[in-house]
Amino acid sequence: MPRSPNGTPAYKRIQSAILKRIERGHLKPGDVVDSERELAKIHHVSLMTARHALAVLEREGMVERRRGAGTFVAPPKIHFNKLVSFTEQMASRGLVACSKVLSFSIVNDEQEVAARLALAASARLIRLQRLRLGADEPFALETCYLSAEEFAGLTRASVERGSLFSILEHDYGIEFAHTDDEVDATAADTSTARLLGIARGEPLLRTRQVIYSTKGKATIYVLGLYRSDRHTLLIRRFR
Amino acid sequence: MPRSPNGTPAYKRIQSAILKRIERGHLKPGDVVDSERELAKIHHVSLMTARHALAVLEREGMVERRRGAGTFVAPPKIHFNKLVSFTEQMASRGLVACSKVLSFSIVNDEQEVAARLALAASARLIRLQRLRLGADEPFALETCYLSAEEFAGLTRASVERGSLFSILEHDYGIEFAHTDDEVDATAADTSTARLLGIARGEPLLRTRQVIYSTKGKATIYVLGLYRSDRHTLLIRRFR
DNA sequence: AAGTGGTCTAGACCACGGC
DNA sequence: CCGTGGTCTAGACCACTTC
Repeated sequence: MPRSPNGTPAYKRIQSAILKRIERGHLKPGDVVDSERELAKIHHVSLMTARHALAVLEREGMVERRRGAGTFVAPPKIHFNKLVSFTEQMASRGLVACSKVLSFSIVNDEQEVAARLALAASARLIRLQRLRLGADEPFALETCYLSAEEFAGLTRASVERGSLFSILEHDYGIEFAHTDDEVDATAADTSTARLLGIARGEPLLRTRQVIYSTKGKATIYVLGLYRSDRHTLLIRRFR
Repeated sequence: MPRSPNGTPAYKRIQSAILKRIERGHLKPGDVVDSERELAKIHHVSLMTARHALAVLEREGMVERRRGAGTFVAPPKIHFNKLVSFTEQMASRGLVACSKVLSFSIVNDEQEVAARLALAASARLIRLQRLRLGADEPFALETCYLSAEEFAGLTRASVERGSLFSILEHDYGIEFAHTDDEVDATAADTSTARLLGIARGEPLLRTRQVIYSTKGKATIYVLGLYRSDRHTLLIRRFR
């Protein structure tokens, strides 16, 4: 039986086969997955290869392995700590996401923000302020900062058309990797309160995000103010 | 060369050897780690075993592997999303942590909390309310709930002596795995404000934590109210 | 006892990186 | 080119779970 060094690795083919059966509903959470030895026979690979396929699936949270018992389909995971765009967030809740651009401008006196993006203190920055709406209710006020030099082609019209995330991904070829968030609470000032339709002094969840690309570059800084009656943050932390 | 099936697995011994060299400063971030083949020779194991040692270290973020180049010590990580006790938190900032027990009682009418701990609605719960102080300044108000049945031996005196976390770990043999947090903002009510030394209506960061043991059991429910001028939450989220 | 995952061997060839 | 990590073989024994 020949190997196929140039094609898809065998262990990935085995994974795909298992994932297909899960997706199609043939395998449900808790069901036993073929054992290492069975997979080795079925796919004509050695035990180590079948084993590797299962080990990676376990690391990815798709299956659970119990010594002496077997390998089982893992219960579907709630995704904590995932970097998801606003548009994706709302869609997953079955709500219509929309956002209103309040301002789009170039600033060059935001030293604090520039520093967070590892730019010169006087760097020109695009400042995009948006009101986020879910189910037609104001929900959050987000102010994004990006390098004006790097994203020179970005216009108010383009961000009004589509999600900022997808524009950066598709038009600028940026892949997002992770964000570092600083979260605290603050009280709404007069203008924020008016925009969000709440009383001045109401508590807000404030996030200061630095969003990094896969190249490790700090790409976007976002200051978010969330109505605490409409928004909670879910976090899973590990020991 | 005999194997040692009953002792520490070979791949773990190899890991320890590498980690020791990192801890002692013999290996610094960016330094090359012995290659798979070198490790195999040094520790008299097969290539697969040496490889497994490095693969696990990579998954844990201790080293980076680059095909064709080698294995390198990873830069020290900032630990985001780590489950850390209050005492540990303060110690890591070089501050003296202390906490004052405000009340220690048994309640049985907290249906919401009981549900979160997967207990009967009328279950008897230990309710422990503590004021957290850092550098002698009030900082947070935390209310913990635990099963009164499971932790029957727990007394006010014991939690006044030491960290709740370490009591549960050492005296009850519980290992903590992760927490699910719900975070939002709220305004301080009169009594909370007085305890925290702030004005009524000031914004607070509110967390509702369910802390799980390694056995997957919801063990503690914690309601936390943090002065937002003294506390921010750091989160790293991934794509 | 039978079957499972966990560890391990002693090799092999491939694809990639840096010189 | 040589050394690196990535994939893979065809077995082996151990520790554990389930029956």
